[in-house]
Amino acid sequence: VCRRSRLVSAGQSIINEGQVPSDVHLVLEGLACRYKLMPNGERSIVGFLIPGDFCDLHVAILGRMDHGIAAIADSRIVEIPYETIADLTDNHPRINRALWWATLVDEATLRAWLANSGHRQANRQMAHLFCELLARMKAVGLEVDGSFRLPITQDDLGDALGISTVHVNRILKALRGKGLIIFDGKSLTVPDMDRLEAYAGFDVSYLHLHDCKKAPLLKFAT
Amino acid sequence: VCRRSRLVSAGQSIINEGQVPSDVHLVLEGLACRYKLMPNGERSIVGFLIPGDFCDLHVAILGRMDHGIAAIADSRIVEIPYETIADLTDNHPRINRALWWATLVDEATLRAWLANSGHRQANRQMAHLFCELLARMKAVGLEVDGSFRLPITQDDLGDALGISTVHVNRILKALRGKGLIIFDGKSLTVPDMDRLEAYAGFDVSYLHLHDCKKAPLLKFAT
DNA sequence: CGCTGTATTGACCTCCTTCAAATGCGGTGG
DNA sequence: CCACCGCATTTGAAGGAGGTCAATACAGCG
Repeated sequence: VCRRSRLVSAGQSIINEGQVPSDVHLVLEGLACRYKLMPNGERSIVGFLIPGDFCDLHVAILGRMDHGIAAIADSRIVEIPYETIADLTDNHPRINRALWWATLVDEATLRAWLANSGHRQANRQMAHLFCELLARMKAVGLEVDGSFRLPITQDDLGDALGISTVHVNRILKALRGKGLIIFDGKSLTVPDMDRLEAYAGFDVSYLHLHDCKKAPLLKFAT
Repeated sequence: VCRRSRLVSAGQSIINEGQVPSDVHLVLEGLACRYKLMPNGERSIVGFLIPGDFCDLHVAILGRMDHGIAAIADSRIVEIPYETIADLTDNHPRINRALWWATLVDEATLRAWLANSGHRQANRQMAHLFCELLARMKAVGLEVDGSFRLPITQDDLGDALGISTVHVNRILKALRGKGLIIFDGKSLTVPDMDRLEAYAGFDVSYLHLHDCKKAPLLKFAT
């Protein structure tokens, strides 16, 4: 099924705001982000895409992308013709359900980010983001001993949390100082997940991993 | 179709976090909010529900609510058995599409809120929220001459924007002072929508009103 | 070896919070 | 009708989280 795969290098755009894609895009390797450009030119990252995540699954219903998607790290993207998706959703109820499950989890994640963004200090937000990424990476088997690849700049983290690069730096320093994380811009290690979760006030349940429908999807795509 | 309608007075809960509703809830009159309770006990409002909005349309796929829903003003809620919804989505492709359209617009709205929350000052956020509510109220015919009912406390606004009540008050004072809004806690009037939109940096497109599928839904429910 | 992009650190300033007190207002009972 | 109560609004003053500006260090790379 993996008919066309495209390599996108870090920083490159995958889908632009306003576009009307005819293919559905799926991240196979690497790391990407959803973002919106603000009137003042800033970039607001509203979600991260890791291997197994769809970029624009149901854009056909809304017609046009209301946000863009770009690669954070070098990534491999699969392009699946929309007809293929339509055929799957029409004729395979299980898969249809799995795809909508993924969309609804995206929505739940947005709610968690929003609650975080408004009501918590930046250091807790950062910790919360790391907890989420670790949980998701683990769910797709890309985590080993509390550690996973995370080639991301402090600039990107700032755009995701809505804080300045300078402050990102200070927070990372503090989290490192507390021994909560080990991070060098390439990969992230969490020595003690329980401690980080407690610090972040993290509650996995919004990721709905207990009934995760993604594993079969990844197998299916490869 | 409007078999069971329930009156919920301001402040009362409609659905609790963790619940597994067997009925789908639709707001017919009034105003409600989605919220998450933070570890520290604060309430984070992650969305407003106006007449025509569904509370828990596709909760069946995720299984349990990862957030709660409460009435902000006295509201009338319709409870539709899940089987009815399932029947509609299975046998009426148009309606199925409309329901998913509503879900995807919710998601787009969350992205807009998130981008707002992190990357803009509170006064612009507040203006942006008012722009959105006005646009949505207009879309369901509840707006007259730039004015609509908005019986909401400054506390609620604070929980939605993630700022203190004190600061909400100061911002409202400033917006009133600039002549951008007229607001008395009961209803909101926007004398000059263009000016407010410019101030807020508001771009309606994320609401996808051009292909709004909601009007027929409201008729259908009544 | 110089260039460019990222990380790090300091000093100062702004937005927003917290604490505290005052004002207004709808409802209720006398 | 008025006194009283609870709740939301309003306003002041002081403190903290994070932003902005700016300088320095550092690493990859042609």
